[in-house]
Amino acid sequence: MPELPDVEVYRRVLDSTSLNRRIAEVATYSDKVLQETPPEAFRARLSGQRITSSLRHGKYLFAGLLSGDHVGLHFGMSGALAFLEEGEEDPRHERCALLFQDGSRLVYISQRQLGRLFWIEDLEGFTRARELGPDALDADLDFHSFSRRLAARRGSVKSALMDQSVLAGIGNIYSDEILFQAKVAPTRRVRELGEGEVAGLYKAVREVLQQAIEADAQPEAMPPGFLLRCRAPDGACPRCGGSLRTVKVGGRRGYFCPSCQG
DNA sequence: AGCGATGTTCGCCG
DNA sequence: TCGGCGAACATCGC
Repeated sequence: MPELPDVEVYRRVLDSTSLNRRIAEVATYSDKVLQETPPEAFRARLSGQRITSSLRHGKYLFAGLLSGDHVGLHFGMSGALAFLEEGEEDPRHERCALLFQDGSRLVYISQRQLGRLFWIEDLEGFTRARELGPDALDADLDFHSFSRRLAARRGSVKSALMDQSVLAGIGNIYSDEILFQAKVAPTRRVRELGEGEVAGLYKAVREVLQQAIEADAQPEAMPPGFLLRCRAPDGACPRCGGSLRTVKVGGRRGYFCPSCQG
């Protein structure tokens, strides 16, 4: 379930389990998720290394190594990261594993193989090449720069929120949530939003993502007023109880409440 | 059996 | 040039 909050949870998993440990060996089970680096090279560069830092930018997780290089993890639509102790069973769709000396391992899972692992020597060049905008929770992203970045887009506000070059980290689920909390319909054009609405969106971006992280990105643990807990074809609005509607925006299905979101 | 799914990229079209 | 759209990727579950 990898949008910004999910990836932040994975970052914390990596941080609390794998930091400063020596990678004894690397197992790769899918050339597909490694398509940019030959598997032998990937294994060789990582073996014997130590993870010294973790960093998240939007939906990307980066593990900093002692050498100064980074491993980049992107989870696609169905990826996950898990730390397993020795003897714990391999999960399904395990595509790569960092094996530590005590038999524990950090496992990269990607069911549909839409996720990717990257070997990165120039982190800044990597994010530049992908045209990633600032992280949606970047402390330096003030309201002024948020509205300026948003205003550069002409299409629907949902597409703009999901555009990783505008802000990095928001996908289909959380763009719906942000729009719901800000009471803005997904199909509204960015150009026609009032200043108060843009301010509401800015606030909602912060609050929604922050609260989702606090809930460990688990829908059941999120506030009862969250739309994503009701995100189903027959779902009811958590605020007014009315029926939710869906609409196709930017090729994705968005859920919204037609009476709460003007 | 068919369709859609938390993402990204590409080609086509207006 | 921009944006919208559909397809493709691979797999699972409804």
